[in-house]
Amino acid sequence: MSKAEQTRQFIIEKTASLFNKNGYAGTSLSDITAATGLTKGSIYGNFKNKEEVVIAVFKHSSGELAKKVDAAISDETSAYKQLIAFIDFYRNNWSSIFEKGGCPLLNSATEVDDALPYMKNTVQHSFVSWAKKVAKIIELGIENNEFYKEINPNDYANTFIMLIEGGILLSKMANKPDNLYLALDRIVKIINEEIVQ
Amino acid sequence: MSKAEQTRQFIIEKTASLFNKNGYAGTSLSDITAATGLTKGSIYGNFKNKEEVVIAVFKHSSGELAKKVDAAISDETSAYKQLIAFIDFYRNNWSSIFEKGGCPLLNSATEVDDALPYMKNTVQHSFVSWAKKVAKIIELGIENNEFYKEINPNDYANTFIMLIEGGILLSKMANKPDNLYLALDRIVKIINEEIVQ
DNA sequence: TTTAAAACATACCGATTGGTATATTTTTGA
DNA sequence: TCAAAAATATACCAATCGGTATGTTTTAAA
Repeated sequence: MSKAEQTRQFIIEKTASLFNKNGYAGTSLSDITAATGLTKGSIYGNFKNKEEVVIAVFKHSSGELAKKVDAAISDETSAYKQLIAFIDFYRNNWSSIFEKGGCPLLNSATEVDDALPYMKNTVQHSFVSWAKKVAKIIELGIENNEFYKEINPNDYANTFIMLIEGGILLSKMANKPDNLYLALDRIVKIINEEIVQ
Repeated sequence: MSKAEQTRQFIIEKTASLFNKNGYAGTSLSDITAATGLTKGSIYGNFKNKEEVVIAVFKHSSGELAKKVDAAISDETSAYKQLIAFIDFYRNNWSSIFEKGGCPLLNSATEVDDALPYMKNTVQHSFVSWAKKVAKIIELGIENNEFYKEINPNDYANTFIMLIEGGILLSKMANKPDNLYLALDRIVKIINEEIVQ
């Protein structure tokens, strides 16, 4: 990794929670130089403009989250266990997610949809990828005869994501995980009663 | 209503969708003067500062939404019909909500939680009021022997809100109501299978 | 070890930010 | 109708915004 690539990564990492907490419009370049200890010259030597930092940081944040979810799932063999591991990831990691400002997809989606057109496609794509990943686990379960073959994997994947994001939203506002747990319990109930044969 | 109160209201109404679409940090005072046709002097003659505009606009936006929901419910007599009317409100009005930038509670919550401490309590309170309102309908249903008396009204109220907000989030990103409909159908399923006797 | 190139810092730019003092207009009650 | 008060406009403020030209330092390959 070249020096420039190192610095780029360093800027992205130091800026990630800044953007996630204060938003893109709410984070200035001065905030970025303060958080990194670097100067504007250095930031603009590695990024064309603020937009490019925003996009890079979002891709990093959403990518890191996806990696961690994958890691939590990868050990499991059956589709059922993978789904439960997916749910348990949020049960076990909500506090570290909250400390970093919450779910970057949720936060970015609300800021981006009407205000930052250059980001909308990127965030949209993240949600689609996420849904596809969950749907694939369900499809695997159908192939393995773990799950009913009549169910719609995509619908269930999206239902789970809506419950998780809704749960994060309410729990973050209340400063306690109760509602997120309620959402996760609901997902488990759905898995057991409607998906698992 | 005095002239000042009229102007105050005028500013709030003209600024509401601006804030809801571009966020509080993303909306400048120039944006406000442009949207209202007024000058800074007039804005600051009616509001102490930008914070006060932000708070007033949020209270207006969330209040208007609450009023419309109440109106949709008020005609119904049974608790069951009230719940269905509540769900149908979103089924019928998603497009006008989306046009105004989406759910102001959702949008404000994500921007506010870490960045705008002076707003957090206000938004928190809105979510609590919302949950209480839905919970009260369920409590009414229990009293009327429409609903099972063993259920937890607050848990179901929060589950519905999480699904609605998650649905709005995903549907807004995808520019189509499919996932919101999926969430609403899920709520109806829960009502029919777990709440109604 | 030298040297060219890459990376970073300094110092600046015009535009815009939220906000205010003061002047002018419009309300409003007598 | 008139004058005091309230509301709105004008013109300004320092600070900060995103961004850049240019200088200095550091890196890395020869």
